[in-house]
Amino acid sequence: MAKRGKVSTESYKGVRDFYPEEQFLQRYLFEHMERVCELFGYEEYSASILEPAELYRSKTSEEIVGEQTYTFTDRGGREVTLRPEMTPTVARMVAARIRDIPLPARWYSIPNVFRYERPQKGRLREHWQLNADLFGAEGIEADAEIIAVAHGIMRSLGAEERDFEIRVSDRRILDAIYDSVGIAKDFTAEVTRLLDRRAKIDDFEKRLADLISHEKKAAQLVAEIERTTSTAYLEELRTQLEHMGVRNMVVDTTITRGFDYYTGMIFEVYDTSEENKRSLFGGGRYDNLLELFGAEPVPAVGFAMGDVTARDFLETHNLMPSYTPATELMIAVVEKESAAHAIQLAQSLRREDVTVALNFSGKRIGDQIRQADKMKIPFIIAVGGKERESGRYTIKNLASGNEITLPADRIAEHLFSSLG
RNA sequence: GCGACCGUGGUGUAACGGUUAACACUGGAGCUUGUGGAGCUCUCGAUCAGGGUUCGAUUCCCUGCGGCCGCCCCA
Repeated sequence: MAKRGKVSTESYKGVRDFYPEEQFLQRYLFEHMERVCELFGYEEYSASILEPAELYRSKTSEEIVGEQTYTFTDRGGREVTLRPEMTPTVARMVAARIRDIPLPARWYSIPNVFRYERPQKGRLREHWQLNADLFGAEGIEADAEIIAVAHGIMRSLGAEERDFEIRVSDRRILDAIYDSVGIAKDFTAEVTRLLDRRAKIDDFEKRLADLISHEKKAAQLVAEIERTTSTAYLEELRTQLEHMGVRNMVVDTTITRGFDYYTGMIFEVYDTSEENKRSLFGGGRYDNLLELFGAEPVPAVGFAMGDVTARDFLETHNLMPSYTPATELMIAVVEKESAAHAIQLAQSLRREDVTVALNFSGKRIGDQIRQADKMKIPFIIAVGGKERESGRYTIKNLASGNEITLPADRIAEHLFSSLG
């Protein structure tokens, strides 16, 4: 390699490297998400991280595409964006084949998405998020199901119902209030966004009044929102969820969700712990989004759950799984002459579905054991002259120090029964 | 995009503007040629980058880069 200045070992700003222990956790999260989605009949889909920039221009403002996304021009002069979220992509995919897809369709994916923003805790430039969506069903059952999926994932990650809370509201409440108070359609999106940040803003009422330039209406609006504590729909939703074993839903009409495209039920999952009291993820119903692609209206409801906040949640609640490598067994080669025999043993165990790492480093057995232990490999077998002659192998359990000596054809069976 | 704080081996820390940048852990080698976690010995390894002030900068100043936090924005 040509000698140049040293290349930095740091990863790109705002993105992460996943070393084996971190990748283990990533896979743990993904496998639980996948499993629960599939238990509810959701099918996995995927798509490229590259999208035409136009996909996001049509839905949001020009500024957001330019400043908050990774957008560039390719060699053919096309404007390309690294997807900042998955919903437009999945809406595009469903719209493209709307005549062929049997509805209702249940789809999920765990894509990485990119945002060009200043990184801070819980917000990086790249993260992964589960997207689960249900297309072509508009009933309350669909709303309840999507919440039950979210709930099921939290439970499968080890969370108790008291550890989190599902706050639910309905965009139609806001729409009705805007209507009755008389907020012009041009302002509703901005008012909603302001309401979303309400808890964080000191001079909320003043800013609201400024925005709609009408003090009386602002006060009336706030009063209406505070007066509306629930609706028949939300109460029925709660009942349905309780029948499904979901008992930590609360109605909270102050939640709004930032996006404009929601049209009905919206929800946010909150961490209830003191240290990490915040919104973990959320979703809702968006019945009009597919019309963007000229498709007939398709009702849709879904949610997105990010890996960064999920990790924070597991840490806060002591739910982190301990690292276990995929490798079940290390075979230590005692001396050169035994290498061929060890390789054959490894191959025959692999045929029996045992994951085996062969250590042909030539180091002392003690060092090989220490290395296996450091790598958290649960078992080790040393192969040397004794084993070659006897055909019997001593399996050492690194955690307990226990040993058992068996012939080759009984090793796999022993490992599987010990590993459970 | 704006603001605060921070930046010393792989990790965690130390060094009034003044010797050869210290210590612990980790890594490597050995004491120990077939069985680990201990101990001892040896050893590799750092001042984020560039500029400025100064006889002298890890230390002070500026710019950039990075981290973290808040704002903006929000899946």
